[in-house]
Amino acid sequence: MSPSDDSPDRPEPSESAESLRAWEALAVSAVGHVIEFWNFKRNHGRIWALLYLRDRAMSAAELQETLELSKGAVSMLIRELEQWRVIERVRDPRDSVWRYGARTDLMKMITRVLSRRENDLVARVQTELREAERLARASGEASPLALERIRRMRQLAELVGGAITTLIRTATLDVRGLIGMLAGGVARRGGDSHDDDTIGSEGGGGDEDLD
Amino acid sequence: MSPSDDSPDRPEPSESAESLRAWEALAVSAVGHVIEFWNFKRNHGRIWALLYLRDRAMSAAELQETLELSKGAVSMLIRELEQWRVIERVRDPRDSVWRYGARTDLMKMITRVLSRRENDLVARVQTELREAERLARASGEASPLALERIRRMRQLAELVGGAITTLIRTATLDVRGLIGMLAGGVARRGGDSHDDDTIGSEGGGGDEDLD
DNA sequence: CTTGCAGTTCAAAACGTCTTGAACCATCAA
DNA sequence: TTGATGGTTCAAGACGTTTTGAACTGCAAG
Repeated sequence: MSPSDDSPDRPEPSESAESLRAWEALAVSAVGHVIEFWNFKRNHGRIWALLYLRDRAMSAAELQETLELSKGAVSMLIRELEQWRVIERVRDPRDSVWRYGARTDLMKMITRVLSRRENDLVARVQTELREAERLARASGEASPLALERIRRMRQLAELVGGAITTLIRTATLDVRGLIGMLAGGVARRGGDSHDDDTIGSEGGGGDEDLD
Repeated sequence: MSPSDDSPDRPEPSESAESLRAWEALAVSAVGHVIEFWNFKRNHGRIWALLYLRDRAMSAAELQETLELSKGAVSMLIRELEQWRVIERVRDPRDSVWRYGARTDLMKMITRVLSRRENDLVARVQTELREAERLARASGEASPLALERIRRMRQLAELVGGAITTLIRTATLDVRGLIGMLAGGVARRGGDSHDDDTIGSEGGGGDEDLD
């Protein structure tokens, strides 16, 4: 270690991690915005984007330094991303630290995470509305129209709350072309499945607790 | 007015507004949750839901009392909802206050509001990413793969940020049946346009500043 | 056993957003 | 003009969420 070793925790600025270049910062921040839009943390997006851009696995300490996050934040963000299977943990046999790499099967990631969230919402709202309907009937106070409208709100909830699910069900084919492109080489028709870029059929894997 | 007229602002509890029944509270709150999920304010949803349920126009003061909101909040929430054309202002000739009614052309509302927001996001992110790409080229620091990946992030942004737009484009037909039901009487084929329940074609109207 | 390092936890602080309420403005009628 | 009423504004405060950082755990090497 070089000069004054005062501050605790903060990794030495001269660590292995390359610092964030201007263009990287921009791209990383842009993805942060997209992710934030979907009610995840901006830094979830930033981490994934950096790993994706650099195309190599990085350690928690590197991420911390490069993205200027605290140790605690990195720990938690990484755990979540990993749970959602948006990044994956790898260990180089000769080195003893875990590193994390960006997964590229984006569509799977996104649908997995978002539709889980949507399902929670829709289920909850359906319950509330069913109860509302029950009470309304029981009390006899509700007009027939009001009852009808409660029922319609259920449909609204399903439609709006289930947007992603709907999208997936109906639009998968339309975006199939786009998707493949996120992973492998130049967009090309035909087979050629070099990387892990799949979309359909919700791979059989276990169903951890997201969110 | 009647007894002690001490508290400022707060409408008399004995105002014209009927208080919120338990079943109404439930339904209203459920819609609040759905709306909140989409990053609008819970109370946007509550107001719309109440107007929709009661099927009549209510004044700001009634809304304030029924939903237990402050004067200021109601003013602002109403203005936004009106801008988004989710509720509409009406004035009974004999009475001098404005009242607000829920619009029922759900699909139009949703697409109008959400796709506007999405467009903003996508535009912004595209700009950031294009700039990132430009810088990356200019600096010569970026690997070809990195450049390629920035370009792919653009596609990702369009896909993920434009979810609603995509959904509308691809799924409109699928939900068309559902939608009609939200507005008028029992779902019925054929003409009979009693209420304003349309879906397609983004009515020609002006383009105010949403959001 | 001790030391050093990677990683986790969690209470407190920072932060952003939403709501409040008092002051203010506009309109109308007397 | 005055008073009453409905509506708007905005600084301050409440609230919920994210981040921080210091203490802690676990592991491996010496």
